[in-house]
Amino acid sequence: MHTRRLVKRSVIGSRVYAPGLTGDAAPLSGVIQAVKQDNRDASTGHRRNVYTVLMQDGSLKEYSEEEIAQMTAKAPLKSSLKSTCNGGQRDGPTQGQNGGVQRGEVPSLSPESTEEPRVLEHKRTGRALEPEKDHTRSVSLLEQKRKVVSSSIDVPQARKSEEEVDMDKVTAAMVLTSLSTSPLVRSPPVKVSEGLNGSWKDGGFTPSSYNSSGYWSWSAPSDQSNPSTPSPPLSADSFKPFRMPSLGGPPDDNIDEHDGNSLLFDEPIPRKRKNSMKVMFKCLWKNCGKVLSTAAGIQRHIRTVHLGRNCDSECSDGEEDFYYTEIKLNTDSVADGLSSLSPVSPSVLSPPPGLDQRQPDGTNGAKSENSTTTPLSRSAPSALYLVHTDHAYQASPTHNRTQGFGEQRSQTIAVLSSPPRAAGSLSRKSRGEGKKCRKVYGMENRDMWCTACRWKKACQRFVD
DNA sequence: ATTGCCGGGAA
DNA sequence: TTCCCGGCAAT
Repeated sequence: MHTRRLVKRSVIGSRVYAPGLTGDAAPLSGVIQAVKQDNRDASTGHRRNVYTVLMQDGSLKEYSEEEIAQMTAKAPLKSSLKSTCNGGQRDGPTQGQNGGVQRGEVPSLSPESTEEPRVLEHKRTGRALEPEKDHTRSVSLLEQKRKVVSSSIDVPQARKSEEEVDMDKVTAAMVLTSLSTSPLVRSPPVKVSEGLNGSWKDGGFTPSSYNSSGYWSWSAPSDQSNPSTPSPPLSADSFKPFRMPSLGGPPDDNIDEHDGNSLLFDEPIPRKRKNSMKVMFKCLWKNCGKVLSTAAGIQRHIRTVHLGRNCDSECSDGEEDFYYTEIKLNTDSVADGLSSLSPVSPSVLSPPPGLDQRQPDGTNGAKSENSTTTPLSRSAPSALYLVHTDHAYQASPTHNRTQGFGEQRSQTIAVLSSPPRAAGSLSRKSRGEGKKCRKVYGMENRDMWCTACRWKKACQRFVD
């Protein structure tokens, strides 16, 4: 059963070649758009699949499983992947080493039209050296990734048909996700993952972080190995150390849970976008926040990932529409990076003034919030830990002020790099220089103070 | 002397 | 958790 399902998913989006389809000898290629199941042999439990293929010429045709198999088998190099898929699926548990893997992934990637595969292709091509077949490449990449994963996780490959399946799901999900986010956020990541440390997680992970935007460059001792990217990924250097504590062990940490994305980070992200204004589509599903560049993509994402439908948009009832929203970003590295990190309203995505301006001088932790009057321009505490500190403090419940973006941002940062405040200044923060509630409102208006001030705590309203 | 706010503690 | 405040440290 599982196998069946997998098959379905895996095949969709695959390209097949149909030599004689149209009657002439010229091979026609098409992309599998959908798979239907025919329960004719219900008695035997055997089902036959009917594949809907979008032909090169734009026509739609249906082929039986056998036909598809043949098509793929005969197909030239390009289709090698597909054939693998098909072959693999049938083998069931015994399938070859990676048959399973591929199957799961390919399909999920390009369930719909050719458009999607294309994206993928692009991305990969960006970094890939050899001009192989797109699909093939993507598959192999995935495959590689998978290997890495399993190796780091120590998963016995041979036995686990069952596990394999799960793996596929996961991978598929990863791919999906990565697909969605990568364009925006992760240009840098790619390299990191590959070159620096073998750990895909690390690499991928980093990028997603706000750091990648390059705003922290000042702090990183960095040898950021990412010359090509405009925004240097903080990656390895600055990033790693911080996370370590939490990891305590192998690189294959438990990824950041706040978002499944982390999983996919290893995905190669090709290049960075330059357009300044971009419309994106964000998944509103709880805890998802995936952002895709195309409506179709987001719909597919929702359909497959959240609604659990593997079918094409055809069978969609439009429900997906309720789960995503369109957002406009004026892209710049910052916005990009952030968008993926946290689900924030696009309107806030503009470059955060405060962050990059902070300088290591002071000491008090200021939280960068955009409280209306905050004089961020002034020099302030060094970004990283300070932010973190503050944020931590803010964690305390009361807070009506909107701190959407800034807050999330700082949070992210905190996660990424959380040098114990102790490290820096042992004792208390140095006195803040900005105005404080007391100063601004005076004792008479104590009730106008921010709660922190009222409690004789670090002011939350006028942060330095 | 003032001011900011940490560290504690009471409610 | 919320609210206070003693008391230290920076101004």
